[in-house]
Amino acid sequence: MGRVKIQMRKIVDRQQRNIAFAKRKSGLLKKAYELFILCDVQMVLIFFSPSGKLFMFDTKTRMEETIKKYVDVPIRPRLQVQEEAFIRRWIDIMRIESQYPESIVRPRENFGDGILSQARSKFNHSILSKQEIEDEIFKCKAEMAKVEQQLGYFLKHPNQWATRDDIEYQEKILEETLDKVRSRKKCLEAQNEAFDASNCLLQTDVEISPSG
Amino acid sequence: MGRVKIQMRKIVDRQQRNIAFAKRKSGLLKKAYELFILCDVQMVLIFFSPSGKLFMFDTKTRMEETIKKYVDVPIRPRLQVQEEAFIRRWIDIMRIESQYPESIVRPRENFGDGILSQARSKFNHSILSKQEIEDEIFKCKAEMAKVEQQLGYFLKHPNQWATRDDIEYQEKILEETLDKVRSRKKCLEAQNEAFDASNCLLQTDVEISPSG
DNA sequence: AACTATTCATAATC
DNA sequence: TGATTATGAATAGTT
Repeated sequence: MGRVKIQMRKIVDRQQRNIAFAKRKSGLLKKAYELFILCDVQMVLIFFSPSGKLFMFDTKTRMEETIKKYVDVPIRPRLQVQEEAFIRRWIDIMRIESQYPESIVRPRENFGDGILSQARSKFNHSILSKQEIEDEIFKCKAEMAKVEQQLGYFLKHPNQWATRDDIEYQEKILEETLDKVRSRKKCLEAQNEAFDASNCLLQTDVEISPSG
Repeated sequence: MGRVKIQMRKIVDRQQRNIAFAKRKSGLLKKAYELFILCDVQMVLIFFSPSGKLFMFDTKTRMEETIKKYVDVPIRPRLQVQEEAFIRRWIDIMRIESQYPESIVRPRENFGDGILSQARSKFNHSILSKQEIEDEIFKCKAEMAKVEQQLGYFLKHPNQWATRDDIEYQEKILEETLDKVRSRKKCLEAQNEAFDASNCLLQTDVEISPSG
């Protein structure tokens, strides 16, 4: 929506990127606001500028309400919810990380931009099959499940534990979590002893952010 | 952006609202995606359709990372971060809830739509002063602080406790929390005994949702 | 920070 | 429900 069509990739020039951010930031917030007003949509939007400044929009006074509602959605349905945007993101990350030339990813059509509007061929030109993408999503999201299960309990009554039932439930969960932590600790200690001299790093921290 | 310009208020006809949601949902996700790609922006976006279906977009595999980053922003700076969108929202809620006729809220200009582009008179036509709005924001957000303090620890290492230091820290936090829970339990039990016969409910659950 | 030529999003319609 | 079209909106490049 400007003088020319721009390619959907990170703007390399830092100043240009800041300008684009400033413009699009307002646009995104406005769109969020309009969806909230027009369709009475509950929403939370959090993002950070390239320089790390926080921006947000939420339709509840306490965004925890919305987060909690998200957490309460059963895992299974949630996995199917990622929508085109998630698929797009994944495809782009794959493209960036694999450093495939664009021509391979979109052999003929304007794939990257058209995926939403041209719903007919959503995955035809991707280097990943739909199944592969969904598997990857599942893998990532399944990993989330355990966390969220725990998180949910803490989000449920953020300020107070009101009733005795709640307290006892909370107590139970905490004890279980503590057990898990202690098991994990033991496991790590055992590993540590075994591999102590071999200088073997077991940490796997996959960072998918394309940022420098 | 269509055949005609629409008023920025809730679409009353349910079917029309669903149609608008379906269209704008994709638009919002696309805009979020584009900001992510073009400007390398870390983001989480969660919203629910009028029928309660979940939609989301996040740029990290685990959205907790972004939530945690948000939580880590000190309260004070965060209060100034709400941006135009928050003010807009507040003004609209005020207008809707107070049932002021639109002419009072925007006596001459196209205020509701112009607040972003016409930055010069951001608050001149509001029924709330800037100070009042900021006070209200502060009140709401201050309430969040305690919660977030607790939440932060659990969000910090959601999926795994990778190192021994992490584990021990986690263990310590959990033990402390468990202590708190048990204290609270004792307190509740004591109260329970004291007020057992008086049938006195202590729970207060304030719901502020403006939705029908 | 404002402008304007374009592309993009979407309300109405089919 | 999904595709098309006419129009309003967002924004890339310019000043």
